[in-house]
Amino acid sequence: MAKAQRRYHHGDLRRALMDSALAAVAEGGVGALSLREAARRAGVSNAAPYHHFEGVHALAAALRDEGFAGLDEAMRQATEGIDDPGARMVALGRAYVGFAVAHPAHYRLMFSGSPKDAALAQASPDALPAFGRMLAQIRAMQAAGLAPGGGAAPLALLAWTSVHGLASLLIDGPLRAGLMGLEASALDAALSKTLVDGFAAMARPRRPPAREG
Amino acid sequence: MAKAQRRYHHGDLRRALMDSALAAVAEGGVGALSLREAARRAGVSNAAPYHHFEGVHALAAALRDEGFAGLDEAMRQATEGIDDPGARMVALGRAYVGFAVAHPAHYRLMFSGSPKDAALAQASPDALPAFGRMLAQIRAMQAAGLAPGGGAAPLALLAWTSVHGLASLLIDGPLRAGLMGLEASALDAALSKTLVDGFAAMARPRRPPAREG
DNA sequence: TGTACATCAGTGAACGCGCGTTCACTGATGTAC
DNA sequence: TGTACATCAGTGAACGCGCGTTCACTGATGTAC
Repeated sequence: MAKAQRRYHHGDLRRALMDSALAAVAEGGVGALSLREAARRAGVSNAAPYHHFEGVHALAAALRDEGFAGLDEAMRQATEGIDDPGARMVALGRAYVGFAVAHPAHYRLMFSGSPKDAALAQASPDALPAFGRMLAQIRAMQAAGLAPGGGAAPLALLAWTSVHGLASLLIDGPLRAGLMGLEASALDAALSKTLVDGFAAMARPRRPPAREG
Repeated sequence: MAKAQRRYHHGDLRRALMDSALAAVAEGGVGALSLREAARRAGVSNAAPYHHFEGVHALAAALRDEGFAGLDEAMRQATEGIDDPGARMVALGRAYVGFAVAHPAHYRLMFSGSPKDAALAQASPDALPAFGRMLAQIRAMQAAGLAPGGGAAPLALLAWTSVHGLASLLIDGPLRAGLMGLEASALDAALSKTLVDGFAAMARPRRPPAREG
């Protein structure tokens, strides 16, 4: 009757191992990913995980897959019900950074390809859905006159690298403590707005720059 | 007389160990950093490195310091002799990405802070010179009417996160193989140009967006 | 409803590995005189 | 110029650790009849 009564069979050890591994990665970085540590945190023996994952690489792959799916879903949800193309773009960017900050372990694993790891090279195209959403949104902005015409790819690349860069710097880099006193949510709002303003400005017809004096 | 004659004393083992470590990180990612591996590649015994580094953390710190200094120097050189503020900004961005792609091991180490590693948290502010250069450049563009007035920080943040994001994606992420057939140098040129165009456009006086139909 | 049995999901011990680090040591170098 | 000696920069062996993985095993579960 006790709620967390320890049974011989765990119930959902696979899920528990994934959560344990994420906790380890959140605390210690990608290098802290290990089957033994996950088993330890889940309260099972060293060998137990092998009934759920072929090995440590399979665990990493499962977490990456989950991360990519979660990011895509977060971006989908964030734009739901928003019509204005500029507002949609801002929502997309904020959802991207928001996901990374809320799920740093997933995010680290998604983009932590050691060059040796061939499995990751294969998984990499999975990152493209996020880019694809941004590309589509750029096209929508172009159609609405909110982004300059021509190739959408450079603009989408700018958007993607911006949010990815901010996410990385917030999770692992010097922005962990904030920049000049700004919090993460203020930073991604400022960045997304600057992006959208920039695109909109580029879409307007050319005028000579305003000079003073 | 043979050029690479093996002597008992190495000559510059400290430098050799750093180069060996960088090669290991370039091949195997940050996780491949180890004193034993560096010693092995340099052709010395396990214990030899301890005459040059207090431990593996000291080696990592030395490489990070070298990386931050190299990045700063690359950005300084890239803008030397360029007067046009927009061109300077493009040069700054390209130098940043160019350094990262040319020195992926350094770059990885510079931004690979495992949360546990207190030493890195201290080193993090060292990243700020790059941001500082961009901030100063934004101000120069504002003075020249090539960027919108107001706070320079959001624009500099956009520039920094963009180039950092592109660098990360090129080194470890899905852009390793290029995006849509574009090479790294084409990508950073496109990104830097888009950034500068965007800033310039934002600096122009507002006009209603051009609509067709 | 009861029972034999197959299957599943754990255990615990063991293996070999690479790592960081320490130790007593020794060969090479350079300096005082 | 030669020699005694201090110091420096290596060696090789050893330690304990955590890791991935395998193995024979056993307790728990569920199903056929």
